[in-house]
Amino acid sequence: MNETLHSISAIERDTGLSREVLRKWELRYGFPQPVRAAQGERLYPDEQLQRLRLIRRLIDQGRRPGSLLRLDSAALEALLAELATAAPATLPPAVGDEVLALLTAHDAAGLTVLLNRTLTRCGLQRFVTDFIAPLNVLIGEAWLSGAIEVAEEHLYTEQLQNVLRAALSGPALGAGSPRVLLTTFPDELHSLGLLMAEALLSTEGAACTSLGTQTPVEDIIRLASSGRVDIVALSFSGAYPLRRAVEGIQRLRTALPEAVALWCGGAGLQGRRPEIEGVRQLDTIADCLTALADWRARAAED
Amino acid sequence: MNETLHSISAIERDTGLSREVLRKWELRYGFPQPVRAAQGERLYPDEQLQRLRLIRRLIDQGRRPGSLLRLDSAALEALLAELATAAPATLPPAVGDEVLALLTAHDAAGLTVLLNRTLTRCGLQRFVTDFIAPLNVLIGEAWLSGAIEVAEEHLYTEQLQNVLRAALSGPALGAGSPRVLLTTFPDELHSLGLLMAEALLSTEGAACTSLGTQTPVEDIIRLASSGRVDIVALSFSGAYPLRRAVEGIQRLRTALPEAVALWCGGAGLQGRRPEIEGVRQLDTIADCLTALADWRARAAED
DNA sequence: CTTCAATTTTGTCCAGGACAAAGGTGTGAT
DNA sequence: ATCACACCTTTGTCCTGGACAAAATTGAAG
Repeated sequence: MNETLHSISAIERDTGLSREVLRKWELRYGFPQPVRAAQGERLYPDEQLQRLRLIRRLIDQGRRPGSLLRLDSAALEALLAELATAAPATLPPAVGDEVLALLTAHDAAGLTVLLNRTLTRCGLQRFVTDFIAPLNVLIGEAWLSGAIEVAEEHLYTEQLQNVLRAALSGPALGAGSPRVLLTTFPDELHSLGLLMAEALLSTEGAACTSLGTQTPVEDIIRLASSGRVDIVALSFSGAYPLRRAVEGIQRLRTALPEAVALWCGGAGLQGRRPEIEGVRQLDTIADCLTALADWRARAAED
Repeated sequence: MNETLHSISAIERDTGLSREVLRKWELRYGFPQPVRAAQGERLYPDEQLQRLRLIRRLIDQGRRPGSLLRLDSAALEALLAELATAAPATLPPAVGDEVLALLTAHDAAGLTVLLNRTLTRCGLQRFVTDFIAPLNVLIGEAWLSGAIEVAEEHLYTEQLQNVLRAALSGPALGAGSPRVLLTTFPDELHSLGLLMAEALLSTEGAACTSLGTQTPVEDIIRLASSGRVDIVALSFSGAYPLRRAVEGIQRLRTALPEAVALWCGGAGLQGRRPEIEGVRQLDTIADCLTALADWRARAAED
């Protein structure tokens, strides 16, 4: 199950640590200590990948490799906990300003660099929950206040899509269970929420299939009833009328097989809580992860 | 001024060729042949960087390194020219059937694998012009004839976007000139054409900025008039009313600075040729490349 | 003309050594 | 005590040269 092994290039891509650094660390500090394939190629178990991600984050916090690499997992977790309490998951204002400055300067390349740097620095999950989620709010506010135009918002969306989709196309991300179908109702054009959910769920091993926006409810039902879907996830932006959302969700819920879970999230439902029987509401993007954990716990019972 | 020398990491970043490949080529084929710094570090002159870029492009076209690396710059340029005039290819029916089969089976993962395999096999340019372009037509026909549903078309679009955007986020793709702004008018939702154009133009070194779909004409004008854009490229799907397209294009053309080129393409304009003064029409997606070559030729005159 | 096996090409991986830039430490002067 | 400067340590990058597997090409047989 978690027997998956990663080549050194996979580790390089996932952690941002170059092959050469990985080899030197192994030589100098004895970690990571991958198993070897037939011809001596390094194969890193998941556990070591996780620990390397952790180390990477701590290094980015200003700590030095030499000390971190001699610690065991427990000590690293302790450091991480300390770090988590220090960082209250909100966006440093300077970062928000930097993004807005890049947008008003129409510097697409600069924005991509910033996004990618942040992604490799804090990992896909944190990137989505702690960076993109608050950033989206900021962008929305900036647009409302007239600080940026539609075009700049588009620019942001576009670059972010590039970065997220590239991250998603990594190797064997989300090849497991459950199988999640993501989409929006017709008239709902915003796809970023779907992409963020797909990213989060994929890192946790869910097999995501996104249909993008605007799928007719009949089509959703047909696909979800084929027996190859465990969860249907819908996203509603703030502009989507609550009444129409509730109506569609109810129709979908009754038409779907009972075994198929239905999750709904997005700004269009946030705050107001329709509470429909048999529908899981996701208040924040991070709720995807708890919902997934709950689904797995329940699935394990049966 | 052109005495600038580049370290091996700079070359890796600019060309996407790994250090290891660069060293092996030097060993095996005698090119590139960098000068050496005090401690033997490789330092590549600009000229070799240029030639490496060219080689990289030709490899992406499906040619093999062994033959290319033994050629001199003149022969390489000749190949590049020949490449621009290459015959338009059509899709083998078996491949189309395979794609349709995957779609009706809702096998997103299988489709992604197929797309990625084709991409790596024939390179980004050929992938777009010879594979995706005819495939899009096929998908469109399949939908019209009822062979596939909206959901399956969405599935196709989504997977293709993942693959194309991942390919685009490669290293230093499109960091040069000209600077192209890509988008669609409001009411135009189809983004695939933009993405394909962005992919093609980027491989040829254009600095593309896509705003995605539905940008207000005023915003396009504002951005394009900032002096940081050389070309504005618009896409119109078959569903877009011709009259509205022409109207918008004319308005845009008069409002844009004369120095900014305006390119328009997509099924919405194909066949009918409004022929607007000062507007370049792209009949096929591959026309992006010839238009780019023309633009560069004209730019070189001044 | 197709099919399958042999061969060549090509990218990736390995080990172990060297070195410079960045980070830390100690000493003396203000 | 604080600052500047010389010194040591840590750390990432670069080097050479060899091995091998996957992909592409070629050639032989059906």
